[in-house]
Amino acid sequence: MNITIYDIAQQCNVSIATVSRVLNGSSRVSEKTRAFILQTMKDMGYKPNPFARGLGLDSMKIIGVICTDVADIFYAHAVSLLEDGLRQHHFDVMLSNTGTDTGRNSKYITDLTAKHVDAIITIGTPFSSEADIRQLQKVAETIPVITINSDYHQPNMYSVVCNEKEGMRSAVHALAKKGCQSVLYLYDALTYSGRHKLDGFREGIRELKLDASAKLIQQIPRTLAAAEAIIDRLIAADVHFEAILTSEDVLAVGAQRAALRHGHVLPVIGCNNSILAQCATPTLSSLDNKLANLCAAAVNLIIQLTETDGAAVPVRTEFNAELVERESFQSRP
Amino acid sequence: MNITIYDIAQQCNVSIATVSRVLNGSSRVSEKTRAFILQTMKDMGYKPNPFARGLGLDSMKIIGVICTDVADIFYAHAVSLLEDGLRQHHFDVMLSNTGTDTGRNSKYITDLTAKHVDAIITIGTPFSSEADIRQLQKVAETIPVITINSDYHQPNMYSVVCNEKEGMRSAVHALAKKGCQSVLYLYDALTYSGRHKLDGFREGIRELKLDASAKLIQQIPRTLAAAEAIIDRLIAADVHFEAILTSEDVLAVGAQRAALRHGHVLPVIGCNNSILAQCATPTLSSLDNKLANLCAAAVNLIIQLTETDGAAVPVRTEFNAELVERESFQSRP
DNA sequence: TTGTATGCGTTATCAG
DNA sequence: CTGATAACGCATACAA
Repeated sequence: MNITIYDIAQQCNVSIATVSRVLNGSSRVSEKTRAFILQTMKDMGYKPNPFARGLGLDSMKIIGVICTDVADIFYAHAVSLLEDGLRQHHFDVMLSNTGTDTGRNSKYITDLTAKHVDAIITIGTPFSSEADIRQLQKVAETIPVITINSDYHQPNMYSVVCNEKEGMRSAVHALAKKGCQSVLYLYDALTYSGRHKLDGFREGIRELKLDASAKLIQQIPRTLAAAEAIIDRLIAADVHFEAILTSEDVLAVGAQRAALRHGHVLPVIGCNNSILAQCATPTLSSLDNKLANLCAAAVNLIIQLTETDGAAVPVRTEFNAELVERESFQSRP
Repeated sequence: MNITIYDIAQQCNVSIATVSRVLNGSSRVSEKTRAFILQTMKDMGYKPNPFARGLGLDSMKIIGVICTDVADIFYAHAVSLLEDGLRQHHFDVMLSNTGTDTGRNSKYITDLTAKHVDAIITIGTPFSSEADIRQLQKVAETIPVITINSDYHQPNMYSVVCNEKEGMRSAVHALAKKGCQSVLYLYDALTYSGRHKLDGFREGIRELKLDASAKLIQQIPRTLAAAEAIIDRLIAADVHFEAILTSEDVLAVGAQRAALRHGHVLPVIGCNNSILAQCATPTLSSLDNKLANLCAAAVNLIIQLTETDGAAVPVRTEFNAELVERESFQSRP
């Protein structure tokens, strides 16, 4: 079997207690024996058993990360950033894809807590039903729960968000300054993030007294095809718009392509500032929601909450979005 | 503290052994007591402690997944597929991003095995140096190691690959049939996959006696900008090519865009058949390397190797690539 | 079918 | 500074 602290204790003529002490770095051990023990640990190729360690400490330094779909470029980027940050603090990441939010996703929470993860980070809105949120809240009583781009306003939960409402609002202002009088808004879902973006859009429209026609706000699936289809349909129906704003880059890509096919050259702004925006022709402007900042903040919270006593950590951390202008922004309506 | 089998044993007036038995489903327990125990487990909200369980079974049903970068759309998709498949068999996924292959990535292997994962799946080529591979081989003596799109030809390692060589070869044939006499090939790295694609390209060129000029094979970074730059440079240098083939969709996107900017309308074929190919205008043809099949096969291997005795599992599983034709393929040189 | 007793590898609490 | 020894929660060989 594997080699244990008993083996190296015996080899060093000490008790397992002292071995355990040098293992945990802490406590008082004579420099001489510590060095000796460390050496023989290397020599014998000793590796502490994580399960036994977990039993004693009730922790295996694992963080559960939950999102609806890592295949989505945005979540993938977030997971990548979180993984990198957490690894630097010797945490491992256990990934959980819920798929679309069915309202009965609490099993993913249960699964993760059953593994006794040290904390949970959610990205986006994997949970929206009352039941799921209640479950998440219950978990939060035991371990830190950090939500990126969500805010359940529950005790013991920490929220890290980008102010996308303000971002969308400023995007509308930017378009207006270009001379656009009517802006089409395409969105996919009313998640926390989705709702705020829509609110920001509406606020911008209202403030500037732009065309507030209901037809200029359309909800569609998060796919290229859906975006192209809706543009085709609106143009066929003679709906007039002088710019397009979307809740997601992929929608902007499809919308711009369809519009161009109809000869409509107009400013298009996506959201998330993913590589998709750069793949389109012309390249798409996009609202950057500062994912790197969000993830870094989440990692910091984890560290604070698990390694220190986490007395004074912010319940809510907020960043500003930033409009990244590209070719699509040069287009005049 | 948490509630244990002792608690429910006491509540049911049985020994912890019987409780443990119903927990493991196995063994012979009277249907009556089993039902009773199961009920009180529910009532008391009992959750088995994974660390204790791990100590006894030396397994926590966790699979380590390693790739260079989940932020990359291709790896992200793979991770998503693996996670879904493994979850259905009650495995959790522990993610490891190595970043670029530095040749000294074995620490990621060590980290993962230190957590006693049940198996390791690598995607792409996170390890290429002698030392790293040796380390991986050593791990393979203990747990199953499955490599997707790599083949180290080591004992106890299982390889799942797509025959991209043949795929690239057939792509060249398809272009030739369109009348192209000279094909530009752009690639980013000579990973296992990268090498085979290049080999397939070369073979196709040779077979059909197409233009085999060295200038028609270019290695560049895996970025849009790099692809655009090389096209600009080649055209400036009067290098003649009638079609473009790339090792990665993102390169195809950039290359097509740059070519179009110069007024060159020609067939462009990417690889991986990611959403990037569909975001380009015109939409890009792409060599689909059947990631879903690869991942499903990997999951199957894991199940066979961990749950059965895994006596007769294939050491190498191979799928064929498929050329997906889109608008970019209609373009005539 | 059920119970007893021991092992799994660490951590932590006592004494010395 | 160091050594016994008791948890930690569960699995299991051996008895009954």
